[in-house]
Amino acid sequence: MSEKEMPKAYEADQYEDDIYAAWEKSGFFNPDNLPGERKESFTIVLPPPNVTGVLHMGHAAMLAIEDIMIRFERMRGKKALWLPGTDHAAIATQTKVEKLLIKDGMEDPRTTLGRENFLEKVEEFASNSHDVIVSQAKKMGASLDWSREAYTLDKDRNNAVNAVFKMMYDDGLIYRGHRVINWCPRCKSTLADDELEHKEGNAKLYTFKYDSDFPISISTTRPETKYGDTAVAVHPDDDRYKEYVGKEIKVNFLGQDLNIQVVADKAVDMDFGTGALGVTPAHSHTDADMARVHGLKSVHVISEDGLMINVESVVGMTVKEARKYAVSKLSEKGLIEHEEDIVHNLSVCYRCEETIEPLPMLQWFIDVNKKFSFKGEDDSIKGIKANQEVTLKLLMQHVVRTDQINIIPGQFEKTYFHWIDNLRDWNISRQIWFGHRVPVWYHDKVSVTKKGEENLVDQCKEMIVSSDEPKCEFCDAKFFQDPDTLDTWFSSGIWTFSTLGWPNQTDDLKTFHPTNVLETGYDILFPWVARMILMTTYVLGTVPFKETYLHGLVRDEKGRKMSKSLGNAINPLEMIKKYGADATRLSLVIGVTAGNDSKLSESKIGGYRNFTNKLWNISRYVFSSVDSIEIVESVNPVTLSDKWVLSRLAEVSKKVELHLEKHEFSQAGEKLREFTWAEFADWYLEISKIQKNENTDKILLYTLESILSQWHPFMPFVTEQVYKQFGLPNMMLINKWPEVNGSKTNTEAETDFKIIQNLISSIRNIRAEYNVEHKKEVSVLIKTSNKQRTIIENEKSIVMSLAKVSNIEFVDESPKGAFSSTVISGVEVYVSLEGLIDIQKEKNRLQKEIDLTEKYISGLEKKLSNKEFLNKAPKNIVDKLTSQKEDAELKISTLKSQLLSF
RNA sequence: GGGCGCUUGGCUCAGUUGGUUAGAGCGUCUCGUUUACACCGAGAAGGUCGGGGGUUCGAAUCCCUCAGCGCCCACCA
Repeated sequence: MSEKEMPKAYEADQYEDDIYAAWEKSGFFNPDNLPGERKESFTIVLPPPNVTGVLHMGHAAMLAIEDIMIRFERMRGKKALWLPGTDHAAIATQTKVEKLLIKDGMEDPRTTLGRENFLEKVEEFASNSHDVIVSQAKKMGASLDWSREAYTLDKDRNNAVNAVFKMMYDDGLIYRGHRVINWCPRCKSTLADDELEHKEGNAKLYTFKYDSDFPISISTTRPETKYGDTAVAVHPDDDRYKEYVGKEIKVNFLGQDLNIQVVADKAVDMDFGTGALGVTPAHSHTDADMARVHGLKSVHVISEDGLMINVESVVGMTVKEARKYAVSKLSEKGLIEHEEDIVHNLSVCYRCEETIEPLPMLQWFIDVNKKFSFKGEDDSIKGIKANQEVTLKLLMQHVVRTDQINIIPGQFEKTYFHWIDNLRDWNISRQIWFGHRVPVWYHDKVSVTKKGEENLVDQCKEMIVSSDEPKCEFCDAKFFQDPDTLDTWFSSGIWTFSTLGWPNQTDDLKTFHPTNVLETGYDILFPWVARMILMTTYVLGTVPFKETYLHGLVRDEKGRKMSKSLGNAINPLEMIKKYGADATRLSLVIGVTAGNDSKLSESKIGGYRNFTNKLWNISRYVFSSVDSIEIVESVNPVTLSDKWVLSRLAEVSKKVELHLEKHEFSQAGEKLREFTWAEFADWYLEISKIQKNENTDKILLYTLESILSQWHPFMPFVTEQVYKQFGLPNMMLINKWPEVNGSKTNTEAETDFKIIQNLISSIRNIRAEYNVEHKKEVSVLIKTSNKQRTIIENEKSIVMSLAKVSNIEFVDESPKGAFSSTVISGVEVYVSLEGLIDIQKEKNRLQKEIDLTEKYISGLEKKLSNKEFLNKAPKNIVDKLTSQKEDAELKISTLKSQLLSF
């Protein structure tokens, strides 16, 4: 396409798909194919999107940010790998499919279909969802290495999961135990502590006695659980109950015999209710903790179906029915002393919002406090020696505290430590079907002895940890596998290395691990980031990544969460179609800072579409104005504006690179936009129309190529499309990141050019204020020093053209008459306005300027007359203020004499 | 209950280690179709940086306090 074929407006959707296809075909998303010697690697693993549905703006933001980092480093000559994948998201996906099947009329999908058929349905859904996600990521322009794509539930990842499970089991870190866990009665599964959400709800707080002969009244919102009480706890300092502490009291609670121990525990709040708490070890985490401390028995009264068990009078009732029943019986007996409406926090399932029921169950756990010997080498984590005794908690804290993992923004480190301090053993088994099956096999009791006639059955192993079905060496009985699956975060926790081939010691693992940056939302710092740190420091004895960059949530323009139910979600695909992927990316990156939520509106995206078009048109102009389109390697500035634009370019490029290195994408983008639009386009391009020499073409091409390259990570499509105009075989994708040419920095040129800019602006200002017709040229008189006179004389043609001036005359005396005047940078400017001048207006204008300057001077005087300031402030500050004051004084005397001339 | 954060022109936000007269985009107003761009250009208006106090020669920036908002964690039953 020649420049003549570049249409007036950039229509993104005409180019984007072709460009992406060309990138893919080039193979350069795969770091193995990148040209040149690349010693340093740069790796990001994509936080795998859940295969529960389509991508939303949050994913789009993630893809934009990570693609910027990857493209930047790829252009800087690194072996850049961005590894894609998807997450099976066990509970989330299973729940979603179940709901869909129920919606289609299947009452109980799991029972109807059975494990295998049900899983087939889930896999089908997951696979469709996966395809949609991949195509959306491509629409965003994500330069992911699809040849290395992984899935948290594929064969390779399953091997890795089983291997990690076995390692941890052998180290005693994974254990099976009866614990009170979080049970979701709808999902029919346990949940980890951080998979709960807390919702405020109304409840009735009942105060009553178990029976009239029981000495202590207790308060509860759940009377139905009291059938399982084995103790009453009071605060040790509570005088009211001191006499009962240590006693065991038999009581009949609505027909159920209870053995109640009275215990003292500091966890009890003396001021809440009666200050006495009925302890139900089986159905409350707090109570279970207390039971452990005081050695209390646990009585199980609620089943996994949410039905009452083990209590004759209420057996088979739902929890709610039992509560109603117990309350009515209590009030019949006149035992209720008080009823109160309270607001309390309910734990609900994060996936289906069902109220969580704490239940005792036999489950698998990871012990976060158990000691084991460190698996890495000396200092593979700094400060830890090979085989040193450590705990998972210790490693998790150590790597962040010692900055071997840097969390951005820093304030999240505090939250991270706080979370780890309160971390309990991690329940990793789930009673759902979709996921990695727990790799544990149990012995079927029926057996026929082997090894001749000897009876060796008692030597059979009860349980074997293995990924494949084991065979017993002593009998013919079969093993059956644990029906449970693993928490989805178990497999995502090993994501940085399972994707690189572990447990095999692959080249990829050596080259790309530890990864460089883990970029994700702050909302999964705990469930995911923390667990990756746990898993990787344990398994490999290294960190999984060196930095964690946390982005915020993308909200709607009113700051609300985007959601289907609110109908306020902006669809990324629609926006890409309408405004282009580049504009969509910019809207998610500029004006956004790490860790903070951002507000997005369609008009914001529209605004960045305008910018894409601006860049397109800048290029279009450059290509149409130069004699031949070519890459320019080096430039020699001739004119003042040449020197200025190259100096600015060098300055801005330096800042852009620095910001990108620090992951300050917004800052980098803003600096670049400022230069592109307000300096290169508004000034240099305009000047190039009037002042052209043999160098101008070169400088235009050089600057354009530089800013296109710097924009490429942000706006890959439009920059790639424009780059085609250079007619080169290579792509912008692997173009070299522009080197900052410090020798082009020229402060003098910048200062001098500023005078020209100010001069032009001030003349334009006067013209606008007096409504001088656009086509009408004005004449200008200038009184100034010789040095500045030379500068202006040299750039006379620019001033005349850009400010619509017919002639510039230099004078030694301030003229009188029909002039509007002003003073900038020591230059007195008089614009001839014969017939238009309004003396009063002019006087007001000058007076206003004088007032402003006087105020400014008095502020400076106050500082400069302060001895403390002169003594303590650094000399350069004092000097600066002094010279500023001198300038301002000069200005004010000029303004005053201009005022007097009327 | 504990912890973290936010409050800067009408709106969305920048503001690095305290040091020019606090910046940008959008919006608003005035003017303008000059062959890169009306998805544009020129010009302008608009903020005592939430309130109060302190530290300092100097505070949007550091400290205290109050107010409003938001988030996270938690076993007040």
